[in-house]
Amino acid sequence: MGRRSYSPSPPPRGGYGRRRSPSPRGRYGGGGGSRGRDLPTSLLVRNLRRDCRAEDLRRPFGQFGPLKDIYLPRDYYSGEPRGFGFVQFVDPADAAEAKYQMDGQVLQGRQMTVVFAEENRKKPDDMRFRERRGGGSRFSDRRRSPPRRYSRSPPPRYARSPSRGREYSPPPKRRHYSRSISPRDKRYSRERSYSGSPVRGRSPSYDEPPRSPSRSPVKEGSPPYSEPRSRSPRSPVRSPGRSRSRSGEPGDYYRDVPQRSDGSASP
DNA sequence: GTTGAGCGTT
Repeated sequence: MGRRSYSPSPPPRGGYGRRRSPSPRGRYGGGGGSRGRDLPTSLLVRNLRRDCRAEDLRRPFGQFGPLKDIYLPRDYYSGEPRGFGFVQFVDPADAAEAKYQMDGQVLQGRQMTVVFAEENRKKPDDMRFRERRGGGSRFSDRRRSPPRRYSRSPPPRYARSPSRGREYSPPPKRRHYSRSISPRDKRYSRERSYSGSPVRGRSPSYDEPPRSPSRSPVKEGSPPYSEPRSRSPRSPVRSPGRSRSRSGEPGDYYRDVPQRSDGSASP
């Protein structure tokens, strides 16, 4: 609680000692929130545990000041945490303090590295583009064949957190935002749910929503991208009249009727 | 207007 007097020592935007990103940009893209400001408010916390949650970061980081957001990126396809996260403060001074204090600290048995976020937030579109050209930029794990073109419909988050695909720390919703943050501040951001899915009265607890009773026949363990494309775009709806008389039409495409008998008939 | 597939993951 004791807010230590933080000396107004603005972090040298040239680098807080060590900058491992020789990006020609050399500019803090605003860290998300600054946007024009010189002082970044977003911190990149590296070397997090795989099972580290936003809540785990909120507490230690929240003591330096009100947090605006915490985000733990996860692999889009595998859904695994990537081991780092973003902590965005409301006040850049708090961010600087937090970075100074937390950098090198051990969280959950891991020494995390806290630096200022640099690049701007990445949009899904950019992400896709990057994957495409980046090629094996991630790992050389080509086995994970990237979904070249999945028209739309994002890959199912493979049974993980059906509620929210990403890890986001819902702050303790107080009855009234007396202090700390004013409600008028953009309606307190989007503390509800980014999915756009109206969580009607669904408390943001960790309780898991009941899965749809009608489960898809797809294997759960199967990766999302293993979805076999439709064999043939045969429309489910067909002429209501009479189907093609299959008296003796050998070349008909519908040979699915006679299921393979013992593996004898196989062209 | 935003952005939840956010860079610095082995």
